Amino acid sequence: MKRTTIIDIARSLGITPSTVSRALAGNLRVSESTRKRVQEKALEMGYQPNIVASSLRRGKSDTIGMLVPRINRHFFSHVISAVEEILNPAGYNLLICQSHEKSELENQALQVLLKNRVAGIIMSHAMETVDFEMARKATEERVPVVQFDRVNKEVPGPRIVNDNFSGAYMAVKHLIRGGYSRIAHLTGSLGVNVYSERHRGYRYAMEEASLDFDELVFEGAITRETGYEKALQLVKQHRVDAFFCAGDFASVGTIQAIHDCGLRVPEDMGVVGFANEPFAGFITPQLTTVEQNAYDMGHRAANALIRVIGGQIMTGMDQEEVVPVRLLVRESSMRATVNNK
Amino acid sequence: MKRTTIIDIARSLGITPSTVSRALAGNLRVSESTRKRVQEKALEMGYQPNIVASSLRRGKSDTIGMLVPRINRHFFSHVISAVEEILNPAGYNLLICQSHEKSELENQALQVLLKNRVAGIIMSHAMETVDFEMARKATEERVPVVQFDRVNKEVPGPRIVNDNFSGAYMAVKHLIRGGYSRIAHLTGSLGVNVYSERHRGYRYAMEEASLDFDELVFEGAITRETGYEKALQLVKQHRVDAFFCAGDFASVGTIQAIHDCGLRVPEDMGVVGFANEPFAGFITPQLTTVEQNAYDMGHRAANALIRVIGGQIMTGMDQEEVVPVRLLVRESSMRATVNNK
DNA sequence: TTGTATGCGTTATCAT
DNA sequence: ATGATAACGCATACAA
Repeated sequence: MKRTTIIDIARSLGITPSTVSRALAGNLRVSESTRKRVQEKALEMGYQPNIVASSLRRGKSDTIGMLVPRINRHFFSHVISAVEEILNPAGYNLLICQSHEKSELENQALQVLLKNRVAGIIMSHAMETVDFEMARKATEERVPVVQFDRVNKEVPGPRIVNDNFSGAYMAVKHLIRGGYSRIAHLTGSLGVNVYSERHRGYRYAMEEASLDFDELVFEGAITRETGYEKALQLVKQHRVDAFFCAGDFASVGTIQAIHDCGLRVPEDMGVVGFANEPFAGFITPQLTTVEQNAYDMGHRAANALIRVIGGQIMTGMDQEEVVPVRLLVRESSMRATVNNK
Repeated sequence: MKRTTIIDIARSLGITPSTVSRALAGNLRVSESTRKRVQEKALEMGYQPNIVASSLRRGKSDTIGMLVPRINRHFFSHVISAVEEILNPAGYNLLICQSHEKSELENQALQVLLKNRVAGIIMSHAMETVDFEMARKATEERVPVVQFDRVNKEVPGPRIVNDNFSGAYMAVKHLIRGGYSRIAHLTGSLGVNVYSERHRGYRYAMEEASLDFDELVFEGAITRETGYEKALQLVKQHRVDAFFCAGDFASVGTIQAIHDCGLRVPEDMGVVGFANEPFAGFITPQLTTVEQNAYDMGHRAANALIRVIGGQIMTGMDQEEVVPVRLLVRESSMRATVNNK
């Protein structure tokens, strides 16, 4: 048995599909009475409008493409949730894809979204990505793209980023105030904006305090494992007395390495992370870290997209929105004897 | 400038759209040479097939609807990720909706998926939901529905559930072996299958050990806050010496309540949770809990849906797949003096 | 206020 | 191997 269409409704009411279409759309140029008859009939027949046909005809879609490295990462799943909070009430739905941090999959996903004729795209790039052609191409095909968190200026359109610079600056300054001075920075690829910005914040704070950091920055130490390895090495060499890790996972590895060397956190060594992963407040010692507001970011990204779709933003306009972050001071950086004001 | 269509390609090649369509579809009844010419031209013109038109014409869609209570819950985001792992390679994409644990939103989301003519639906019900008409209606409209985790038998089609009964049984038995006997059970609504099953496992273990539990089961104590409240009350009344909580969040609240009463976990009171939330291994004491395999569940759900779409399962067939769970024994239930074999 | 006619981009059927 | 034609379900310009 086929699904009921406006044609079925029209027939059973002795009117034409056009009238049914108008009635259902709430068009004013249809009499009150027929509108009611149509609505009742539609309900009675269990009519569900065919959005696919409607989209094709209208030449526009109600679905927004969302592309993230991984759905199941705390930060991203919260951004997605926040985006939905804005987009659903606005009549949009989300077609969600993952890149799994791979450029190739990112491009494939982008193609899928384009083929599905999404009304717009909200995305965060894979770590790996250095070629942003596909995303730019999307904008050239009139599909607005909003980037968040991991963004690139080569792609036109709004960018929503965390205040990575300030977060890192606050973190490192906090360590310095705590009396730490040989502060290592474990981070990911500096080709990625979030890490380069955090690195910039780190440098700024170190320079401001006239501290040396020439040999203390380490790319490729961003997972729990790589963080552990690098930290173990540094602690053994007695080269550092604190760590500013560009992510919380590396911080966990770092703390473990410090403990494995028989030293204490924060008494002997301070550790500050970035992201405030769910476990950050639970581990021992509780991790001082920079909190990112995923909800705020998601809301802003969604609203930015709605503005672009609504034509309220020049397409070529290069707009970057910075979401404030907070330093959450916990145990891993607080020496009891030091006054952290 | 409009997007290029097969008509554009046809024109620029001096052939008809039909041939282009066939060539692009890899149809064998088109000459090798024209196929190549078409493919090259398509690439050159930056052609992206219009899936919307294609879906309308073919009468079928490549998108699967996914409906979960909350995207940003660890368990669900991992199930989603696992579903994608199976569905993407099979040529499907995910349209994702959240119910936010509200029946009304669940029904709205279901409507949205139906209107979008998804090829199938994978869903887990909101806690609140007691009326499953809408989901059943979907199946009646020939949209196959696969339920996972929070399922209901009124909805035809495959159901993938965790082995909640066994998990609960193992958890409680483990507490009993550890020497605990007055074991309270904090849980959610017993109208939800996951909680009723865990309750059944709890009862079975208690009865087996001839332990009394008449006044020890408490619905509506499933969040950190409600768990804390109920546990505080019970501990103060000296009525229990252990807790089996139907969720990890309640366990955290429970542990906090026990500590606030000046007692120790596990020395004075044992606590076992359910779900193995990411923080479970990080908190102090580390939480003994039942691990759910979200990936396994997602894979099974996706495969089940593919089978139904492929017609490999009778529509009316009532099939339930049970995913095994594991008890992760950690500190919160291990009295040093007791041998837990 | 309602009907008529047309097209969105694609694919399937039939013919050549 | 290719072309001509129609149809998927809906929305709109135009006519009445």
